[in-house]
Amino acid sequence: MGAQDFKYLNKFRVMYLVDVAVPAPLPQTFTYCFDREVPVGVRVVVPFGGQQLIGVALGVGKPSDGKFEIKEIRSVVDETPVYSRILIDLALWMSAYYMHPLGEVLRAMLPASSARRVRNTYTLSAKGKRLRDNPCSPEGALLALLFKKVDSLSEVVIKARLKKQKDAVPFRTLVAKRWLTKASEKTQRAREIEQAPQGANEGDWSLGTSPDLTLRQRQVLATIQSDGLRSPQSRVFLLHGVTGSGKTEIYLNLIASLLRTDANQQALVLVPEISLTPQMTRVFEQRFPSLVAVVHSAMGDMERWAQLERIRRGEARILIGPRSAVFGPFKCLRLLIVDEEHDASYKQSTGLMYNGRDIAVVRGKMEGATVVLGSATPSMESYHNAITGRYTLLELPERANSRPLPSVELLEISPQKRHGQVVHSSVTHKTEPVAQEISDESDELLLAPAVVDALRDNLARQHQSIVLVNRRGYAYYLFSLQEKKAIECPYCSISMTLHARSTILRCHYCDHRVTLAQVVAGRERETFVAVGYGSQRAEDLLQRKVPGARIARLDSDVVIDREALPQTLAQFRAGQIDLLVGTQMLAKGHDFPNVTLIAILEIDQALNLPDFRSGERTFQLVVQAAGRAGRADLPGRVLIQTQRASHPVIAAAIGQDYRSFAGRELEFRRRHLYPPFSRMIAIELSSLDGEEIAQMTRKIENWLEELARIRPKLLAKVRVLGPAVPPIERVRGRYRRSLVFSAEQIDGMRQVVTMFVQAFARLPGDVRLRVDVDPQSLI
DNA sequence: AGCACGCCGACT
DNA sequence: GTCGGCGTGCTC
Repeated sequence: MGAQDFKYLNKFRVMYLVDVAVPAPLPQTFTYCFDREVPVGVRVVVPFGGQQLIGVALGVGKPSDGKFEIKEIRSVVDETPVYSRILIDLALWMSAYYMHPLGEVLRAMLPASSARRVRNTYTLSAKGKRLRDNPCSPEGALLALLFKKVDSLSEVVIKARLKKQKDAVPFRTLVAKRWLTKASEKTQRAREIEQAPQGANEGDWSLGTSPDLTLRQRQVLATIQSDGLRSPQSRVFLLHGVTGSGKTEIYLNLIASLLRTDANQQALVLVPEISLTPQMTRVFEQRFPSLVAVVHSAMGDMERWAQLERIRRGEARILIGPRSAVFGPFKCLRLLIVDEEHDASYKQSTGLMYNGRDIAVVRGKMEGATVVLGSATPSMESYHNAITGRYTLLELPERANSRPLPSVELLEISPQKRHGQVVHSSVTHKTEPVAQEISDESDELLLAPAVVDALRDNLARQHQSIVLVNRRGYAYYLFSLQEKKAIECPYCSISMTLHARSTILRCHYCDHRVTLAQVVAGRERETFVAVGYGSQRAEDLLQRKVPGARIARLDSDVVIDREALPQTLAQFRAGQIDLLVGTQMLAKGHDFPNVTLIAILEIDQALNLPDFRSGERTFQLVVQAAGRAGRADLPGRVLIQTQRASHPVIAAAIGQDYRSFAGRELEFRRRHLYPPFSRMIAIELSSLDGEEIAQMTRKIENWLEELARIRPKLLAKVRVLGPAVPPIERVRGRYRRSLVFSAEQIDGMRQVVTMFVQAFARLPGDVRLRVDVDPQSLI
């Protein structure tokens, strides 16, 4: 910046034009001016439509064409850029890819304290204080009320308090009469950086001990070192290693060789949020003392900033964190590791719905760095990329320690006796399904006697057990006892969902509906069961069946409380709990040495989930669970209750045979054109008003028909599913509709979605629209 | 997304 | 008359 052309004269002052991305849901950037040059990547406070926002300077602004007025930047927040050139490029890429406003993307890259707006505060003037302490007018009364104890308040607090005082005098007169003075709070960031603790001196990382590597590990390591680290080009490796094959040791050795090479090079280690435990980070900290920075969600923004600052200054060389760590302010990022790359938690599910693993690959390319994706059960997307040669596939098929793979046993349970609503085949479209009361006896059959015995034995031996319950089955599906399979949608090969209390089955992919009567027609001899239950019930049942066991439950209901998860896990590790009941989260990453038994009660529920990824998720669940059980001196055992022992996914899972599973699964995906053989963009519409959303649905249908008519070629290669009613129609009081676009090539589809978003830019009432590129779940 | 501007009901 | 309800339209 700085060339004559880019300056302009404003009231006889020479001003520089600056292009600024502003955190507003608008596609464009905005031009401001400033009396100095503003470096790219620095945050600035700007006036924006009656408010003050914190935006990011992106370079030289375009001069006004006379249609808008160029306003002046109020202040510059950072002395040095907080966004590197690569982070800005990454933001531009993400903005285009995820169809999300640039300013919002940039904001999402920093910890939350990089506030969107500048907070205004009001402070009592000397005059105001006198009036407050001696209120002799309506204004004085209001002052006394608002500023009871303090002399200064933020605008937000004042607004909240004013709402309650309906009949008070107008607030603005207080300012007009100079009882109060308004001030913009200085952004916290600068102060926080000052206060960031200085890291300890560089330790001798070579002190950490490294166990001997197996031959296979050494080969894998050598390949990544020669083809990756020593190559200037970016390269992606998919490290497929069975649980216990020593993937972490590979990561540690890669980092060690990186640190040995050059004094500046840095590494990123992404881990699923759930496995980001002190035990896990300690491994890295012990091997590389004082060179590790860690961020996690339980941290306050202050601490997070401090950790990131150590990376920005180059003082820490390794950043460990969940998906958001992929935006770390590295000086020289050479290695990106994504552990458990298949994990669904890499996908952000609100706001900017990015996938941390995919961003790691993109950033790796931009940095010219090496990317290592590790998993015992790689995602179909990554595995497909590996076998088609885009990624390099590296395999660790054997366990590094002497610990044997646990035995996995299937227990076929008799569905006839299971609890659930039995829907007799005699129902007609007029009659309600016959619901059987859930009796205690049928309840007991939720647990096979063999599982109860095993749990009791394990308790007697003072070993610990984990019971996994698949609670995600909010969607009741209809299971035929004779066919031993759930009713599927004829167009999507996905289990259809029985709408609670209704007599209709529907597919949330294409919204195909059938009445119960239609399903039953011609199948009078079959009995159908509606299946689904919760983890709480399982806990109660276990309490009765395994007397004397100290039982705790961990599921998403419990974990809403931040403290509960680490606390319970710590108690479990300390042996204060014998039996832990919970959802999949327990199957991931944790290492509990004294756990020798894992029981999965309802694997079928995972399998029947109305999502094309249900097979993949089920396989992952079993393999990850098996990886948790036992250790060298305590052999592990996994018990799986199922009604479908012969199901290919289950069969592959008990053998922990990834390749056979992946082959079959990819074939299924190819046949139905599901990812990775297609790309998907999901759109969710929601409104508090059910009628309004119904009208929107009609408008969308009309729009799609219209598009098909005027641009037939464009729509020819794009499949449109919906707008459909999702299995959970109402979430947090909002009625929802989902629309899923899929296509073999993303470009044509992106064009359609762009047109869609433009056509529905202005939505009536409180209708909201969100775009999810590469959705992880369609539920 | 905010927020300001603008035109209608119940208060002083 | 005024305050403030929230409909729509713009933000460099």
